Amino acid sequence: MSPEALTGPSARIAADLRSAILEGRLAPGAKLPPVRTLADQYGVSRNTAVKAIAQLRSEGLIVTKYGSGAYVRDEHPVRWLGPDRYARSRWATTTVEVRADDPSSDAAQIQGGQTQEVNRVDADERIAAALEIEVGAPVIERARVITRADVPTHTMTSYYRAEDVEDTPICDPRPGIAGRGGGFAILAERGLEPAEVTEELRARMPTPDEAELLELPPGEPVVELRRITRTANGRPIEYAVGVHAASRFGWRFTYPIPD
Amino acid sequence: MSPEALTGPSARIAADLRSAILEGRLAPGAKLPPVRTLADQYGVSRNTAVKAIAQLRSEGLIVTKYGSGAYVRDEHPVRWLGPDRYARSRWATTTVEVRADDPSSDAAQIQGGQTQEVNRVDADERIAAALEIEVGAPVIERARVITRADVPTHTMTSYYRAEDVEDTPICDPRPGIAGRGGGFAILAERGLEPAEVTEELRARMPTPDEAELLELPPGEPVVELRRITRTANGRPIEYAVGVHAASRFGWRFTYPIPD
DNA sequence: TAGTGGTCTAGACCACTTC
DNA sequence: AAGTGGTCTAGACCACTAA
Repeated sequence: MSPEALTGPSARIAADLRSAILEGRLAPGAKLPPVRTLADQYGVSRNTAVKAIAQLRSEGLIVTKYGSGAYVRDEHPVRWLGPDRYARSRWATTTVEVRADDPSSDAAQIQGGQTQEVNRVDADERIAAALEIEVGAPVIERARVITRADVPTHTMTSYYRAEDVEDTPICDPRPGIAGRGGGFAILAERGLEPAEVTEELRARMPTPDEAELLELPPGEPVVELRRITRTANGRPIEYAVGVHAASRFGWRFTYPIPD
Repeated sequence: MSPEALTGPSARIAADLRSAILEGRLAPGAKLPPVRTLADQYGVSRNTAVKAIAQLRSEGLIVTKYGSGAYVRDEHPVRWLGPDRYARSRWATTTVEVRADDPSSDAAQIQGGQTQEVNRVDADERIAAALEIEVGAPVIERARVITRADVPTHTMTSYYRAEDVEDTPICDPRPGIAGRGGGFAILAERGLEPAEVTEELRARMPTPDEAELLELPPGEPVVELRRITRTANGRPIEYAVGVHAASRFGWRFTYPIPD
């Protein structure tokens, strides 16, 4: 109804640049004017122009390259995630093999766009509740960072009851085991065939750690995914927590109207 | 592994306050020290302390009240959304009644925590694809802002084929019709019973308009939900787009592992 | 080496809240 | 009236990039 409340010159500069970007006058990848130029053009101090740029960056509209310039952010192709990514056909026939290409002693390795680290830990309250075990009971934690085209897209950390996966390739710190649902295949081999999945999604801003790990531009939210996998008789076999860069993923579900 | 890279005093101040909040030493609702105090304590200029506060605000950890102070943000109770919110039992028995409490001529009214506006518009590309009609075909747009305890939580805009809902209460701009799945009930009455839903979720930062409308604190992301509702034979009857404040909602889905 | 982003200082003024 | 957040200025220095 009322005209936009302009709280100051920096907001004005940000608004001008924002509409230029949203209307396509500044295309993705285009370089913005240097802050010194903006300051001159608008007759403000350099600090004020810097503030406008920082605002747009926090909105995720631009990225800044130190010493180079500010650029309109490129669009990421969105990957849509749905139930089919857990389909039996994707893991039932998976050949479980460990690629012993690098006999390094380090537990964290990189291969095929996936970092992996395996640890034996005690179940905290949340893990215990999900796996329906006692707090403090031993669990196997398998933490991964998934990369695509050299850019990290999401983390995924799985927890298993220790007795379920001990002496299986899941405990092998070398990656390659679970690249494509390998974890499910191994559980099925042990007589714990996955039959049902419950997923929870929450969006939030990343912690500084997550922002660094996932190389998130400032202003990019993340989606936290929590998943419990159960057998046909309802026994939980895996609890997993993932953090996804919001701009790179969408979720899609189709289901019948319940009664 | 390595110590946190401190890019400067403002980052240091922000980090100190951040851990105080996350570790609970500063409880939700607690007042932070004034920026002038922070500047003195850390021996920096006031501007630098202000910057630290602005950073925390953009992370959604604190809210600032002009002229009063900065406060640790209160937790919102999370409302979990799942397929059951569309259950037949919630709308099949709904009595469709228009509460004609205010014969105002304005199409946008407020009642029962819901603003509503109904318009007849031409289908754009996205609407047309979702409803499987021609671009430019007439559709009924029903835009709502849903409020809970006087604070707006999300928007929801539904699109229907004009011929499906013309001369039904859906086109009545007075709210109260669709408070609890009333839209589904009306469609069912016309022989278009909802049978299947497809939902798409994306998280992103809000536009300035959305931030204002939903009264979002800086740094709060939103979740955009797109929904297509179909009859048993796959005919789309409703396309809806909603924007949810991320801190107030979570999504939960349970489904069998597909083949 | 020149251009550019990032951060900081010291001081100023304004707007809003609280008392 | 005092306290507090928000914004701005003018100038400085540093770190990184690109030619």
